[in-house]
Order: sequence, then C-alpha cells, then structure tokens
Amino acid sequence: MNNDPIEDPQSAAIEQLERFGLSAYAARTFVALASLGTGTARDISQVSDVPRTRVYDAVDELHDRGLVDILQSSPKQFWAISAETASRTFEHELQNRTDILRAALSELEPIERRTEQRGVWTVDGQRSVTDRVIEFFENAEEEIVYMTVEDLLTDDLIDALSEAAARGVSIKLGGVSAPVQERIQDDIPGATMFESLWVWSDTSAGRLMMIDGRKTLVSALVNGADASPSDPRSETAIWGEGDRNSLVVVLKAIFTWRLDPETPEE
Amino acid sequence: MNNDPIEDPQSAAIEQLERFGLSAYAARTFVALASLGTGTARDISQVSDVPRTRVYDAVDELHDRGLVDILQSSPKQFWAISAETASRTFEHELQNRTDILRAALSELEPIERRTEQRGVWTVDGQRSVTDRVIEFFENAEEEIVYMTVEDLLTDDLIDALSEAAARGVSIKLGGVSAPVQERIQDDIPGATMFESLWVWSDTSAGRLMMIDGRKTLVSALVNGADASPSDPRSETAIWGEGDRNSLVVVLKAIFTWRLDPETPEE
DNA sequence: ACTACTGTCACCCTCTTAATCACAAAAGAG
DNA sequence: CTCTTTTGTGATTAAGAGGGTGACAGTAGT
Repeated sequence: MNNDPIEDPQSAAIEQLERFGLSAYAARTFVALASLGTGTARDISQVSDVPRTRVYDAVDELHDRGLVDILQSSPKQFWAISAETASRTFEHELQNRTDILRAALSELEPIERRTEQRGVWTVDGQRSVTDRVIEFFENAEEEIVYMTVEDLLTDDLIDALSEAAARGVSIKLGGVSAPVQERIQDDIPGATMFESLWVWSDTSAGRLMMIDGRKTLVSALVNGADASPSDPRSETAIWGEGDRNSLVVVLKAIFTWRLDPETPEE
Repeated sequence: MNNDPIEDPQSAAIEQLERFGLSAYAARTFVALASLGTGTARDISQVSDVPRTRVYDAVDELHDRGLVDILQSSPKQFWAISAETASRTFEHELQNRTDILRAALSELEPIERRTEQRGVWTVDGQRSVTDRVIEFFENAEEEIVYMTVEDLLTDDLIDALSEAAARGVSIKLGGVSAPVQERIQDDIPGATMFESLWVWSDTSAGRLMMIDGRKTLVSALVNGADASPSDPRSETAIWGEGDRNSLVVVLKAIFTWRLDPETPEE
C-alpha cells in the first residue's frame, strides 16, 4: 500500500546504506546516530537494537568511511556527519565508481557488435525496455518509426528522439494524442506524426519501433489478472535485427503498408 | 605500482560491478559478454572462467537488472547492452538511491545538533577531513579563519568558502603563496589574506580552521616514515566546539594574537 | 572498597554464494 | 533411426562473511 516515497525514514535509510555496502550493524548504527546527533555506545544500542558490544565495530567501519567521528573519552562518544554531507559523500563516491566502470567497460567493448539475423531477443521491465529503445535511437542513422502509448513516452525518450532528429534522422511518431503532439513538435521540429494503426489505447499494447528498416522492437504491458494493477514494471518486449529477421520482416510490412499506402508490397 | 587509472579493464569492471551489488558470477559474466557482444553459455564460460552450468543463473540475474537480453533458442544466446547504456543505467539507479537516502536521513535529523563543550573529535583520511571542513564552512555565520597548505586547498573547498562569503561571512585565509592568492581573490572577493603564522610548509602540518570563534579544527599529514610517500589519505584531524572547549581556547588564542596584534588577550 | 559500566575479544551459528556433480532433454552426426 | 555430444535444470557440498551472545579486564563513580 505504501510504496517508496517515505514509508519509514528509518528503514528506508538503513536499506539504502546496506545496499551501498555497509554492514547491517553499521547501517543501523549510523541511522541511530543521525537521529541522536551524538551519543555513546549505550545510547546507540538502545535506539538501534544493535548489541552494545558490536556498536564499536560498526562505528569503526563508519569512521573508516568518514561518516562518524569519535571522541576519545570514557565513555567514548560518537558523532554523525550531517544528512547533507553524508549524502554528498555517497554521491561523489558512486559517481567516481560509475566513471571507473564506464572507462573500463568501453575499453573492452568489441570493435563491431555483430548484427544478428535470426531469432528474437527478450527484455523485461519498463525501465529496461526504455533503456533499450534509447540505445537503439542513439544508433539510428536514417529513420526512426516509433509508436507508443503516451504513458510510456517519457522525457528521456523525447530527448533521445530530439538528438536523433538533430543528427538528421527522420522521425515518424504515432499513437499520441493531439495535445501531446503539439508539445512534441516543439522539441522535435522535424517529426512526422501519424495516426494509430489500430485501436491502440484499448489494448494492453506498449510500443512498436523500427529503426532504419532493419531493427524492430515490440512490447506489451503484461498486466495479467494476477499482477498488481499499477505495477509499472510489467512490460515485456522482444526485438530483432537484420533484413532477414522474421520480426523485422513482419513489422516492416505493417509499417510500410500503413505509412506508404501507394507503394503496396508484393 | 599501478593504481586506479586502468590497471586491467577486466578486473576493474568486475570489481565495480560487484560493489554495485552483482554476484561475482554475474559480474564476470557481464564483463565477458561485454567483450563478446553476443555469446552462448559455453562461450561465456570459456572467457570468464565461470562454471558453464552457472552462467545461466548469472545471466538471469543480469536479465532481471536489464543488463542482458536473452535469445530463446538452443543453444540460448545472450546479448549485453552497450558500455554506455550500462553505465547510464547504474548512474540513474544510484542517483535515485542517494536521493532516497538524502530524503530519509534529513527526515530523522535531530532538530538541534547539540554543541559539545569538552573533548576533541577525531577524523581520519584526507577526503573525510575535507568533507568535515566543508560542512563546518556551510554552518559558519560570521567568520572563517582558515590556514592550509596549498595542496589541500581543493576546488570544493574554494567553492564552499565562496558561498560562505556570499552569505556575508568574513573570510580570513592564510598559508597560500602569492600566485594562488590572486586566483582566490577572483573567486572570493571579500577574503583577507594573512601570512603563515610560522614556517608552515616545511612541517608536515595540514590545516588550521576556526569558525565564528567557537569551532576549531587542526590536521596533520601523518606521512610517517612507513607510509607510502604520496599516499593522499594519510591525514589526521581533530576538532572541537564550544567556548570552553580546550582546543578552541588554544587556537583562538593563537589566531587572535596573530590577527589582532593590538588587542592582546589576558 | 565496592558496584556498575565500558570496551575488547572470542566464540558460535546462520545465511549467502561459490563450486561441483548428476541427469534429462535437445541437437547433430552417421 | 540410433548413438553421441551438447545444453539446460536441479540438487548438493564447501567456504566465508556477518549477525548474535557471552566472558572478562579495565575504568569510573559512589
């Protein structure tokens, strides 16, 4: 019932800290200290349920990470850095690490990614599908045909389309309503709009995409009767590449038939 | 000998992926796939040394995260998203999570952080000390006195000083050479420069800081004979707060004596 | 001097995950 | 069509990390 916004600051913070690599004790200790500002091992143990004797280890771990300062007295006292400073610390560290990852990965990327002919690839999850679509947009050279329900036309997709358009790629966009069309026309001046190929919004269809007439993607919202009604993750897509690819052949036929009525295929 | 730049793209990427929460198998599998572009379980097993039978689990994990697509055929084939898309995926996810953390932590931050009177807090590590100094700069209300060796006067510190100056805080900066002083004057118009209190650059001293006459920090570069000569992490600082705090009293005396010679303290 | 508390250490137990194996289904060769 | 090889799934074992508990010497405070 209660999703991510702020269910319980305690647990939310603890969960994130753990996923950032802190031990459970360290995470709970830091959260306790963040509420207390300053405290002894006993204080921390009481509000965090961390065994008192283990608060010392946890605090060491936090001190090594620069999240907690230690007052050498008896009893020792501990001091947590501010929420803002802590967040920034993680932000920087993680930014660093993604940069390292990016550099390392691009080093070993293959020269030419082979373009498959046969078969159909699968992608699950709305976020992943969107990522894939954006990746394909970025590699487009001549033409992008994209048909989508409006809910899935997020800003990052519009950005990617806009960039492609700036590169000289021709954009053909379908499935969007009149008011949204106007907004799009501002962002992507060269885009051509076309009507839905069929009754689009009633079905649980997601998107249709064709790039340069040789790479296609279809997705469906698999909100089966079992899935939670508003779960944004339940999207499944398939895609294929290559002139002979079966999925490409089928979609190409559909789009061509609809977009160029005077050029019937044989 | 060979630090972070790019020792070995393989291991660097694997390490980062693991720290981002992937299992060792998943990390190695993804790196292998990133080099191959496309491959079967056998291919992956050969270049990654992941047992073939466990490539399937690893690939499932990666598929759930949206990093790998699966071609349902026999043998199954696997496809890795591009280095750029992968990096962006992580970037977004981590940005999201730091935002959640920031929100959660500031929710439970105490109303007023008690200002300690007695005792001295310790901080280790150059990064942590810098973070602490910045945090203190941000809370400054009237005056910042800061003396540092130039190596430690990084851009983020200058930014923080500049913001404080814009708030109307008076800045007194010491220990920097003439050429650097000029540059600083541009960024922080209102700053006052003063000479080093003593032969500063010869010692292994790090920084001296005083905020509003009631919070002070001292650091030293503990490059003992044992530590590696250029290790940037070997800095240790202590700080204290409150009018009665011993560290504050001592530093206040020193700074006042030097900065206001005509007002001798008693 | 006595009591309570603090900080350190050692230990056990559980859970995760790497690693190996067994086996049925599928593909390919002859 | 049969035999052999490969593929994918599952169960099982082993090792390590980390959570949880308790013993104990040193210290503070009465």
